[in-house]
Amino acid sequence: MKPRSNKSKRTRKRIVAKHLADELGVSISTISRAFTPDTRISPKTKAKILEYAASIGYQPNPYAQSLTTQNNTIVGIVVSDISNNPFYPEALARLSDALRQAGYNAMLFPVSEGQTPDDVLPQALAFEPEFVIVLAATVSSQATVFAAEGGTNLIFFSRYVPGSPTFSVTCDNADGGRAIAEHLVECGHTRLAYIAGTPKTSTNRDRWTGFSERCTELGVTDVHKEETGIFSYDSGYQAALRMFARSARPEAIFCANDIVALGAMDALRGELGLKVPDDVSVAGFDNIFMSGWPSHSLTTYNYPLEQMIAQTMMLIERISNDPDYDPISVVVPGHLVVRSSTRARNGQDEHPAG
Amino acid sequence: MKPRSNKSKRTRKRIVAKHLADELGVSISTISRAFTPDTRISPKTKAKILEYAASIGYQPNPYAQSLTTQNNTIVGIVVSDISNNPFYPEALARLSDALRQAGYNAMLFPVSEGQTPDDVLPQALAFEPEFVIVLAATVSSQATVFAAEGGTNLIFFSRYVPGSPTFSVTCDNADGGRAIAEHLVECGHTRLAYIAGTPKTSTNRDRWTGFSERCTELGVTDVHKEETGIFSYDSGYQAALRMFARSARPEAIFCANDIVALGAMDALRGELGLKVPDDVSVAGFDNIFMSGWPSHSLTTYNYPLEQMIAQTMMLIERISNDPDYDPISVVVPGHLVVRSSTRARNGQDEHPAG
DNA sequence: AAAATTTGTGCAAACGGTTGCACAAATATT
DNA sequence: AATATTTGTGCAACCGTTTGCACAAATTTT
Repeated sequence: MKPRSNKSKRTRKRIVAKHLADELGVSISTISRAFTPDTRISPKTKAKILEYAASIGYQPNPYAQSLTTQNNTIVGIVVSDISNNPFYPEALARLSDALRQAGYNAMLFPVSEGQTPDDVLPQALAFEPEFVIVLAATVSSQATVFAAEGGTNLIFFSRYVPGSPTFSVTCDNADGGRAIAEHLVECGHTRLAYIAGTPKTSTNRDRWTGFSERCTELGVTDVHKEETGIFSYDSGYQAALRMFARSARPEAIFCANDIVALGAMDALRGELGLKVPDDVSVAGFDNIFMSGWPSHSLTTYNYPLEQMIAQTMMLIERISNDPDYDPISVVVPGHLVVRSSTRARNGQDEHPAG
Repeated sequence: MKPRSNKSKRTRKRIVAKHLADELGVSISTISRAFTPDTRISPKTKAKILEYAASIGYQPNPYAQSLTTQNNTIVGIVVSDISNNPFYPEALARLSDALRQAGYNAMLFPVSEGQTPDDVLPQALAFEPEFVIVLAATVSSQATVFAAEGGTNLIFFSRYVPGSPTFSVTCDNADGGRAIAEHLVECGHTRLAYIAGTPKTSTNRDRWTGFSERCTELGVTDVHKEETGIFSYDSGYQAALRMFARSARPEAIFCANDIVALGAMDALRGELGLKVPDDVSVAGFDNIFMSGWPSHSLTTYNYPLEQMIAQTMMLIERISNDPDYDPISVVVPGHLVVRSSTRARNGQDEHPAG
């Protein structure tokens, strides 16, 4: 966090406000006012300054600005196991883009192997960002307090800290679980199974809860749960093998996410020689782009990334305008995407590529 | 780039050096010296200060540091069409992690729809970073000059600007093309084809060049090139269909990258009912994680991401120590990964999952 | 024991902006 | 035409550090 020893400068001579001031025969204050909204400055001089500034590529030094205004444009993004699920990088890319368009700058704080988000959070807080977005991770409640003391708002994206009054934007995982349950039951299946993702994540928990509750409501009681697993292809692959080594094989499987589902599917079709959906239906969650590929054509629940980004930006805007805006959890519903990995009940079959 | 209007602060009262100074009965200078290496300070007072600082969570204000030292820890990362290829997010995640471990902070500058890297580069330069890494994109030569004037080193990752003396770290795409060519010829194929990626990218160009050159060297002259395409699943899918609508069907296809190859493969197997590799061999480039899945088991050339990151960090270290270090292009070789999408010559068959 | 050196600390001037206050010029009000 | 108001600009203090310089105290050398 400490500035690097700066042996390296090839005559880095930065243009500063004083230069413009001298050149245009005005004071430094006036230069500053040309770049600050809501200040008294004549349109003429402002135009003159901005034009000249543009011509020589002057921009006010952001460090000095931060120092004087006690503000900055930085939004920290804490990311952990981002490479696991192709969905997170996408979220990161979109988020940072949306932030930039709103005038913020995204600074990345990856959680290294063997670290926890709590370890890197202080590094983010050192920049005193107005917001830190925690992507696909959670932090301790102490850490949330620490952030709050510094005036930084923590926003959890895609996960949340149960019971803690924090900002969060999540997909309606429970609704997704219910939708899948409904769909599988409608397909005529009665022996269902769930392949779990990473334990103790709110995503995994809520998807299972929604799924199992809806099953019960619909009178389906034969619901097996394959607990040990994480959100990965391999985990899905192995879980499917374990599951089908048992005597009571399920007719349909709901997997904690698409990656897991694709793994399970490949195990069933490859290693076990089963047909999907003829022998067994498989459904996932997220609707990652691979799920639309003809090779798998996975039925899934669409993760409403677009809207979640939008909601996050709205949240940021709102908090920014009203510091006393109370923590809320925004839950965004997605929608069922039926493809050909689940048995068609009425011949419905969606089959888009890539 | 301008600090946000700061209506939002819930009593953000930051701990500053003066507080420590008063509390410990020393001067602000002394506090500063406890955090700055190579300065005269007695071990006792230093320990006392650091201990107290840690207990109350004090960290020197990075903006003030940047201002006084004329240095900062920020490295800009310009990213464009990152979501297209799962390989880029991975690179981004690893890069930012490596940077953080080296004491830098990665600031993201995504190129929005309809923009060019040239448009966002100035925003990055405003922070006067010692380095800006341009990921999977190129910029105009004017822009490189502009960056150099400000003292910022541009490092191109995965692409490069031909003819321009800039820093770049790339995979040995030509070698990869040659390796694939060799492999396909060794498999006994004589009618080959190439499905191109995004035109005018150095990656696409170099892969094709290596491939076609090696084919010629090996005496194989029947090499068709399907030009129109980009780096996407759909593009590969369509290209394969076009290619097989012609009378002279190839025996083996080399695709510009794995995503394209997976698309092509799905078209061949799904829509055309062909068997891979029995009817046609398919090879890709990058070795993205999906390529290892049993469902596709794609022969490919491994993108040496790990080493490329390492090389990039070495470059950064070196430039940082020697400002006059001259621009170089680091080209990192990968290696062939033979799986079962290409006809086995001697029964070799690699088949790892996940 | 005096002189020379080393060591640790404090003072004050930067770094590059922003902004409250003062004030002259321009404009509006009587 | 005199007064009141508005508008635009400059001065100077401040944001939170770092660091050259000065200097007293501690240590080493003669």
